Amino acid sequence: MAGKKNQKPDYEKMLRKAGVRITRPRRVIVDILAGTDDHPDALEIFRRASAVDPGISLSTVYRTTKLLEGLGAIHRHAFEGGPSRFEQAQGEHHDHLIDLDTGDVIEFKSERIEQLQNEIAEALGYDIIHHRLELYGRKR
Amino acid sequence: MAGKKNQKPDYEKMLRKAGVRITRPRRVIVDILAGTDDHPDALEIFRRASAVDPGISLSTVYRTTKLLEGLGAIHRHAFEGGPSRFEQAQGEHHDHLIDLDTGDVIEFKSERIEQLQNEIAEALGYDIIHHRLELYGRKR
DNA sequence: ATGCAATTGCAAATCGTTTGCAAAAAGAAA
DNA sequence: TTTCTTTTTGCAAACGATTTGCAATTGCAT
Ligand SMILES: [Mn+2]
Ligand SMILES: [Mn+2]
Ligand SMILES: [Zn+2]
Ligand SMILES: [Zn+2]
Repeated sequence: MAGKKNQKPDYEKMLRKAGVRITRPRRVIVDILAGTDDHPDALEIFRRASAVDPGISLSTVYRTTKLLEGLGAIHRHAFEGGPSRFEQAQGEHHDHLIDLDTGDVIEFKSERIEQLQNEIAEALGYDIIHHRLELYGRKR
Repeated sequence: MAGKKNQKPDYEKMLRKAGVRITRPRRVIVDILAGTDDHPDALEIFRRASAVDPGISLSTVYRTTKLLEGLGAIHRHAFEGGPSRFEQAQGEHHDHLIDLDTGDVIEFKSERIEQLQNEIAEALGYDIIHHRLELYGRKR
């Protein structure tokens, strides 16, 4: 899952299509997101962006992640405790297991669970718009 | 599920066992939690508590919910968007479907999903400490 | 009733995030 | 290119939810 993201998404094209300007800060931030398979939070993106261009502000990181999220280009995860973390919206859907000791995020996917979720919602008369499945655990 | 909570928990006994003092604010807050099957947030608990004793402060609501959570007497849910919401830790484990239009919280339980979660964690070499499964949807 | 530690209410602080605003940059048009 | 208009930026201040310091109050064991 991580490590085999389909192909690096063309965020610039997405931005262009969205009719927003392609600025230097956006290019930097977007490149960072497109080039990683982990789940950095805003501050971490800010650090990485600062290494490329020290002028970029944390505000712009927040504004850009929000913009990309709105475009469906990235996903936001509010894992318990910490700040929001982001990842590209490429690849197939998956859920996460968070290592309570290290904070590591491990991705997994269960077609069976996805299916059961749909059956449950169906039985309750609902359509699922999105969901959240997070396992919090420690190494055995 | 909601509406058929096993039996009203004796929070006073829990508090006593925890070695903390049974104060008027605590009694009021604890009674509110013990007497409802919904998922109120701190502000809502504060409103309900204020109706009983106008002197109770929001700080005390926060402190008491945190205390009860620490004792395992109540559960905290950080549904997306809003503030934390609480419910008694009685009854069997269940997960939630949140109505995106009304904010209503619907409880459900799937032994199959719980089982699959364990198998996934097992396969990854982890023990699940707790998890979060939330379906966000709208009426069909 | 007394004494002291635990708890409270209040106000101020905190954390992650958002926002107003004036200055800077994008990019369409000339 | 230069000009023009609009969007975007950085900064600082505001924000909402929650936590905290502190002095006053309370619970409760003696
Ligand atoms: Mn992921
Ligand atoms: Mn519930
Ligand atoms: Zn899923
Ligand atoms: Zn569950």
